[in-house]
Amino acid sequence: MSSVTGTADPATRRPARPRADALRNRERIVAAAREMFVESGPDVPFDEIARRAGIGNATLYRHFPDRATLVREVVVSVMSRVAADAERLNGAEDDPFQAVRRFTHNAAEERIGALCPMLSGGFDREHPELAAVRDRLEGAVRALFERARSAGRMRPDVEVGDLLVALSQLTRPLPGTGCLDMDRFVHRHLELFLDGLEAPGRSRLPGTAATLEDFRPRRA
Amino acid sequence: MSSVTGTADPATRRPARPRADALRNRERIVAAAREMFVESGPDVPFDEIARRAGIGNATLYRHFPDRATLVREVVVSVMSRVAADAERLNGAEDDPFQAVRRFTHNAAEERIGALCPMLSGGFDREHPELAAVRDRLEGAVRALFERARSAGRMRPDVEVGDLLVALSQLTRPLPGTGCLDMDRFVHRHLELFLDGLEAPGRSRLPGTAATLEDFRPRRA
Amino acid sequence: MSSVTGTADPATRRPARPRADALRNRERIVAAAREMFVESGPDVPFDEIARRAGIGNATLYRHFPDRATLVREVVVSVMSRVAADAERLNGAEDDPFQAVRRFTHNAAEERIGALCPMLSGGFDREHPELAAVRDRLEGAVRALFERARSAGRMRPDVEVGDLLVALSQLTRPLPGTGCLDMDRFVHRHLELFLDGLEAPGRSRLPGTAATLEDFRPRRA
Amino acid sequence: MSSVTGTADPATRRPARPRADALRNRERIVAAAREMFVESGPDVPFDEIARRAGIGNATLYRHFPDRATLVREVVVSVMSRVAADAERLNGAEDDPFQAVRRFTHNAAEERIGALCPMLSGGFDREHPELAAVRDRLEGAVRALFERARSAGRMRPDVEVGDLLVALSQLTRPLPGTGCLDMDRFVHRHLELFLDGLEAPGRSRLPGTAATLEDFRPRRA
DNA sequence: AATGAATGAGGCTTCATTCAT
DNA sequence: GATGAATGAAGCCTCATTCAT
Repeated sequence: MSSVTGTADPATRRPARPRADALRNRERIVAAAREMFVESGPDVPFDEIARRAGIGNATLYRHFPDRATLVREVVVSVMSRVAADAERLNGAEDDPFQAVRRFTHNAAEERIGALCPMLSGGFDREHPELAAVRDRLEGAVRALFERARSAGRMRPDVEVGDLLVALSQLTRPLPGTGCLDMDRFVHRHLELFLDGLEAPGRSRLPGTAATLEDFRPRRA
Repeated sequence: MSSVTGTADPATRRPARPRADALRNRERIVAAAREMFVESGPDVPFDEIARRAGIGNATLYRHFPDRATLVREVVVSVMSRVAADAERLNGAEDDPFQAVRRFTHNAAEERIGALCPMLSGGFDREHPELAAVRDRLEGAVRALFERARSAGRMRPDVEVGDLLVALSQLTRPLPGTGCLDMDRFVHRHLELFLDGLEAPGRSRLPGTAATLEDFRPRRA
Repeated sequence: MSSVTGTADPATRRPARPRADALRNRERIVAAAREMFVESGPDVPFDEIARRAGIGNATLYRHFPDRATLVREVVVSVMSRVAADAERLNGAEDDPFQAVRRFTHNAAEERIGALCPMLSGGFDREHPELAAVRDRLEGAVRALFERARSAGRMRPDVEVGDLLVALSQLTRPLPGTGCLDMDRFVHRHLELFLDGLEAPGRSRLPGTAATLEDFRPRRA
Repeated sequence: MSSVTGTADPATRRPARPRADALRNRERIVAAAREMFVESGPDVPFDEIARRAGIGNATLYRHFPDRATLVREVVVSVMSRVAADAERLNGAEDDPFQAVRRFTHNAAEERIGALCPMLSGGFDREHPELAAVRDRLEGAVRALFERARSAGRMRPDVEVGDLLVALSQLTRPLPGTGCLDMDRFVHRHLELFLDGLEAPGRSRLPGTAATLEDFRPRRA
């Protein structure tokens, strides 16, 4: 009886199996949080997230003891989907630069730029779970990148991080609208940027190539 | 009687000439506000802005009765400088596309993207003062744009607004860092985007050309 | 499941039954607020009311989201008691004018005049709850009045509202004392006024008879 | 030259003669203060009084170093007028009770009840200037009273203070209206009260006779 | 496990009062 | 003497977080 109700296993002190309703609640919370973060920024009151999720506020705290934890869960879930798509494209797309294009526009649809405002404040960028998904994403995109470079389709002085940083910036919600007008600007401007990425024989770019390290905390 | 500085006009009850120290304070406030908005986002406590400016909090309220007014003043002052630079370049630069490049990188140095997060909330995008400087900026940049287009140096399917929107997005402060690492990314990514803008003979872009209208409140 | 106390109705998200401690707090707040309004006027700091009630300030806001709501609750509770007393006297007192006297002095003990200063400001005099108790009070006092009039004990040129307005005025807290010295003035002056009400064969009064409408917002 | 500009007499250190504009300002301030106290209660911001008077706020402080001083000046000026009227009626009116009636209605027109809310807070009820005008008023009204009593027109168990307290209460501004509707209620209710005062052969009143002492600070 | 209630810290804003011109 | 500007203390209100049911 104890194994189905979610009580702790006396040996490990970890729940043998989470209760079904708890799991459902957890998912509802993450979904609601993502929506509200995108719509209203990273400062939405916790109580509002709870209300949108249809649960009490204390339940939210049971699942996510602080704001940083909830934010991290949302970020990880989005980055996971983006990484999975990059991995899929690595095997599925013949044209190497076209794979990069596909990845970029797909990631835009995941509203990856909307995550940026969440990463401020007390957010721990070195949390293991986050580091893991970042590495996974980096690996997948790097593979796409190198395939295009080997085919001579990628300007030689750009790097993986350049794409990811610019992608984040260009998909950030426009102020006042509350959301990004994907159809009018985002794909359009990403396309312009990709054209610049591909452009062969251009003079060297200023600055240093961005890398995924740049998502790490700043150094002096 | 009328020549004494600081005398009030009895009819309007407004000072004939603002006091010197009040003017100095006002400028200090705007400068401090701009710094703190860029560093810490649009929600910095009013009291902190006052402390940074070296004045009491109530003095800040005397000059700017609400947050929207202060934000507007900061926005207008930045946009004015950017517009002035565009006008200057219209007469000063020989190579038409090079003028567009110059404008873009100069505007980046003014951290124009840092203004974006301020424009949310109760901000009135139709305030006359703001509309005026927006029109002025639009005119100046459009002139730069058309000169480059006439010279056959500008991809035909892009518009003024495309540049301004992308410029705003690519110069937004990166999360967590508090400021944008201009030397590493911004100029680099702007350059990539500009290469895309110039790129001749490209296929048509998705979406519609952005215009400065897109800074207006969204329509249904 | 449905029988458990405190369970929320999933449809309405409102508690099926309010918690016992919350109810106790609510009552404490209303009592404390009434005391402080009477003692210190309608502008007493919210935090002081909370302290007097022995709760945190935010708890007060949970129960009464703004000052007007709290004031209304206090007013309604006092008017309800006064109305109930008038209804009781309608059946209990033999001498018709004596019933009016009893009502008047009882209402004075409820410090009805102390409510007056609360009714200013953002107070909504047309709120349904307030209108309901006003109508109830009007009905009960009018019955008392008419009984006295039918018995030839009431001066013919006075009306219900005259009594209520004068009652309110004569029981207002005297300035500086913080409270009305009931034993010294109030009952004494009410008695004088009642003598004037009863006085037969007097000449017509100036002005128009006051009615309960006069508690409504003023008209042009 | 020094005597006309308002500079101090070196011997007494008191201004030889106040400047004409200073006097005019002082009067404007008292008039504006009275209006605003009546209209908006005793808590009107000092700056608003200054604006209504058409002067700067610091000028107001020069004339009245704190709120209590300004309030006292207003109170004294009203009470002086009322006292003067009582003195005038002592010699001018033949019918002794009619003189009391006249005094009462005249005092109502001076909105004496509107002063009540001012007397709270830090107001010093023992200030010499206030005590003087209070004594003067008391004397004048007592004379009116005794004349009526001697003529057998005044109920024997009432006192001067009863009239003054009730007069203050019945002329207080009604809540929400911002001002008292003199024509509808005040004179009417005063008349009822006066009828009660005159009413002969009534039973003894409850309580003790009020006296002007009751305007003094409360005793334990 | 889930919930509604309670709480105190902190930002916002006003205003009496003082200061500099 | 008169003025507009400056100031800090205090009230209002929200919200992240904890508690009791």
